[in-house]
Amino acid sequence: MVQVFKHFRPIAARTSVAWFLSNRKDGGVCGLGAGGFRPGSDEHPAGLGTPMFSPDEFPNRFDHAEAQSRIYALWEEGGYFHSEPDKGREAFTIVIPPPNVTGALHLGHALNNTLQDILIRTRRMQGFNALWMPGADHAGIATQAVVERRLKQEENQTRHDLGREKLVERIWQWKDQYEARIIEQLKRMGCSCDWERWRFTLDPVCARAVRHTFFDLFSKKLIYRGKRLVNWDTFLQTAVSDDEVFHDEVDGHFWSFRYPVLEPKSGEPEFVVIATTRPETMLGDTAVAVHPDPAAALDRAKRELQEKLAKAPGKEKPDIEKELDNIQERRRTMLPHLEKLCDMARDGRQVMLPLLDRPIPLVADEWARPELGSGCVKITPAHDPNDYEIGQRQRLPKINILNPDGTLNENAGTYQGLKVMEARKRVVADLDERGLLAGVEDRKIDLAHSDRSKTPIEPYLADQWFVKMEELAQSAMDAVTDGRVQIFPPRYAKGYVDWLAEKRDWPVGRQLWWGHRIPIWSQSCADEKSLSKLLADLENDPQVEEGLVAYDIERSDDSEEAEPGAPFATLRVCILDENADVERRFDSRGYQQEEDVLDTWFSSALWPHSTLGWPEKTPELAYYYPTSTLITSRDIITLWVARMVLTGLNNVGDVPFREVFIHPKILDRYGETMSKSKGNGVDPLDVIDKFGPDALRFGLAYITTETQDVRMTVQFECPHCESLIDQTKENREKPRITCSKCGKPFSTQWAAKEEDQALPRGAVVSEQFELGRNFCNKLWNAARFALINFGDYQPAPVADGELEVEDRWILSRLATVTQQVTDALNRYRYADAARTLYDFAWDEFCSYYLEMVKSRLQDDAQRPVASRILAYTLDNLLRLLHPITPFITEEIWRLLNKAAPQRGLDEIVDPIDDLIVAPWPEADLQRQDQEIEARFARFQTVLAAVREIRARQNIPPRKPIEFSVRCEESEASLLRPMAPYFSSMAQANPFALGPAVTPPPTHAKASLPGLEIYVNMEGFIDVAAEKQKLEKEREKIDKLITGKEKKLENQQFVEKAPADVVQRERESLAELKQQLNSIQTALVALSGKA
RNA sequence: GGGCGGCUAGCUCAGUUGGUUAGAGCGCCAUGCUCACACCGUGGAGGUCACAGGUUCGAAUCCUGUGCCGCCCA
Repeated sequence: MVQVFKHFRPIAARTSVAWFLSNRKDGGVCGLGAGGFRPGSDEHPAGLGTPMFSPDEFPNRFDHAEAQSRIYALWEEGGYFHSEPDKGREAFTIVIPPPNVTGALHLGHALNNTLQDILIRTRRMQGFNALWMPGADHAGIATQAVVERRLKQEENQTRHDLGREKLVERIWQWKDQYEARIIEQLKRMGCSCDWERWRFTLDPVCARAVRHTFFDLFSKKLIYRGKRLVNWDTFLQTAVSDDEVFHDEVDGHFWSFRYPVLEPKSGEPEFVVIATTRPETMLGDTAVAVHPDPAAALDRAKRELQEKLAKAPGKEKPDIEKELDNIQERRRTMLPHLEKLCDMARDGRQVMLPLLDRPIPLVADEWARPELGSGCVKITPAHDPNDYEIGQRQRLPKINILNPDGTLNENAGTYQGLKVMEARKRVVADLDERGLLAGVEDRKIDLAHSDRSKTPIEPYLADQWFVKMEELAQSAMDAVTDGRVQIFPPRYAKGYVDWLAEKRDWPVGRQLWWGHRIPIWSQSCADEKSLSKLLADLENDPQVEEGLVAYDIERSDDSEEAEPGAPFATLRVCILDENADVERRFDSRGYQQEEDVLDTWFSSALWPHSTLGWPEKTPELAYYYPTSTLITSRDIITLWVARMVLTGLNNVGDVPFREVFIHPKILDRYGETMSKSKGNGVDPLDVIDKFGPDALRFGLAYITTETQDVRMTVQFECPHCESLIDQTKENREKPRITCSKCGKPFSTQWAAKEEDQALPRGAVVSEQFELGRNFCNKLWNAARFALINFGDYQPAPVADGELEVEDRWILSRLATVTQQVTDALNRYRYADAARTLYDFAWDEFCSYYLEMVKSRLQDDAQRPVASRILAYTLDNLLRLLHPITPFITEEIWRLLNKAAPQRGLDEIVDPIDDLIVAPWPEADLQRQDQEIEARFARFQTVLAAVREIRARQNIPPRKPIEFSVRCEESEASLLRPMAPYFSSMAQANPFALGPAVTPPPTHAKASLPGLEIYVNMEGFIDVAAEKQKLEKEREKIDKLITGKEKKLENQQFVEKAPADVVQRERESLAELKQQLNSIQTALVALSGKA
């Protein structure tokens, strides 16, 4: 059922947007509306001493629940998601891989759509005319199956009870529900789709594209009808594609039967023995096969085994030897028999199919394996894919013994009407009774099941519609091999090309009611005369003349697969556009419309151009096609990506997209895919409720690396105490769970009993999103700090001379980070982008820059410049983060616009109201400063060493300490200006720096390459702690020295390694020796104090 | 059977062309509610980089093979 979301109210939220909207051009009334944060004053610049943002009023948490609908509405009302063709601007387009309306979106969709949104938001900010085309897929079989299953469960009715029209109506209702839910989910994730352009694969625009494509392929003779073995779902009574089949091992048997040889000559066997796991299929047998050259086949098997034996590890050898013995034995005992049978096959001899008493030929075919079983194999072309091939090869009849509902048909003789399993029992019993059962063994059988109905698949011979793939597939292969379509990561191109290279014809018909009905009307004729009459009608038909109707004749005499009793000819008419008049005219002439619908992929394959209005020559098609990028998951490369390329080339004459990015899959802790049926599915909305949309997005981007699928920890969240309970394979299937923290029970998705359903529901989430939430919190509070201190912010250009060390450092880092993030996003390296920003924001901007700027913000003289740099850096950081965490950055942006509206370094820029359309930052490479970064790194190292000494000596945090550093004068001059920061960040005062420094009598020390740090510990040193640390340090450095000495003693290394590497090693060794020396001295000194 | 990917700290994962002492988050230990943030700060412990060979002065990184896990295709 569709859930009502408590936070997302796009329309109702209108009032709470008032503050922002009214604030665009003028001051307006200040305040964020219901639940939102309201700054103290809207006047700016505020009088000194009346800060716009006071710490008391500024919440120290970002209320994502309150903000998300308000901010989303702001974007929508700004019209930022909408794109119109504009020849003056460059387009950037992505089409959503349409989620299907079978159910709600899961975490995999959340990942897919987050990545698309990050990309489209980045490009929008970069100035492209960005279009994200959204929509949904009707998923014919999946959706119909879900609705049918519910119909059965809730009303105990089948689709036939309801009828086609009623059932389709029900499915539309289902679709409406889930489509609405999907849209809500996407919106809550923050997706910036152009909602005005929403499409559905069954809507009139897409339907028209489907008909035009079908008509075109039909006219080009690329569509044909043929009998093929399909995966038949006897429950849903439709063919399902290979992709909709899963394999499961079940316990079964392997029966051996004797088939009597017809009129055996002397010396010939009276029986041939065959074996099967599906005895009932023998009713459809049309031959028994034996290998044409059993001796050669045995020799080959022997040779292969010998090769295997030579390479096999010891423990596998006995098994292989056993197999070899077996072959040897067979050669001796069975070969003559098999050769005899082979001769008989060549002689055209027959065996009698028991039970039905039908003579069937003995054939020689390489499919029979002399090294296995009896060496003979029964052939059932209509019910086994391999046998089908043999049937084609040997020109055997194909006898279908099944009805569509899985019962046996008239070809099964007395077994007609029985279900498969029943028939199986009876066939075995009857053969046994006749003494023809030669043996039974237990065996594990790999059985195909329909993913849709979860029932076993029957291979079934059915009439199907096919698209010829030869040329179409080749065109799609070429597009990738010549680089018109680029796939990232590139290794996926191989699978794509290999799959297409098989050029297997595409079966496009489905025996369903939900979908695009195949636009074919057909009529069979009994003889040449009636055919001529129908043809004459067609030739005179105005629609045919105009090219709006195409037709095709199938004559039974030129069809290889014609069955006895087939009509003389069949005339098929394809009608281009949906047109009731034309259709009625053909109806009245005795034509019948095809019942089947098209495979869903047929319509989704057209998605990139059908959504843009094809076959109309729309401005959209001209402007946005080919689209820029498709972002999808790898399981869909063949089914969808490949077919989109070939239909795009066929219909529009160009590829559908320039680039394809394949992202990882989301798995649970056990490496299993998430799914509702396992109970391990995480609902993005649960994650959003708990952690917020930005945390969801950031968390997903953070783990999107190139090769690694993502293992998500999965937890239940206790609705009583909010603690997280790890999901296990055991508890994930339970209807109720007792919280291990608070002891109270809660329900899960499985709750069926009333008492369970009455319990509060535990959400299924993943603690891995804490990373994103914590990051957002950090960002929020960093911004809070800045804003609180912007009380008297005055914009002005900043001259280089006004910059402090930390300013130059952060600007240098910002330039590099801007470059790295831009580059990472260009190359679909989402994790790199997220990690770079995380590290920069947290470890550099917060941990260092903010800490260092604190004291300057307290100082009236220094505040103006410090504020300007701070505002500028925050501004850039928000822009860079916006595509990944759009909500929180938009919120902070608007607050920043109030507190420090005009920002910039060289030039002051007027504020952009909405971050979503703020220009993407350009890396200011002039600001990169290696010297400053090196100095800063030195400062950080010393600071860390001092802090470590504080910690190991257990010095109370507030207690100030003094330290000195012995180092080169050049180092000292770098560190000297940093003195105030040692004091503010480590309560430590450097009282002496330079080469002449001597350690105080009692000290704790840290020894770094080129630096000796002494903390004065007069009167309170912990000798034991100090000794322990130094001993450990000595051990470590000892090891390093040994390693390096060895390396440098190695003549080869010194000669062959690059000079700079050798030099570096030498210097490093010298420094290490010095460190060791100093540590030893210190240890000697300490031993006197113990 | 063929192809692709993975195996790095207790857990989830980074590690771009081989080159100083292999990193992060969570968890753990210690400590601190210092006026942005306890969804936090500071410090610490924790790794034979799956295994075996090889190439190289030098391998988590390149090559070969093995094992286990996953996915795709037969």
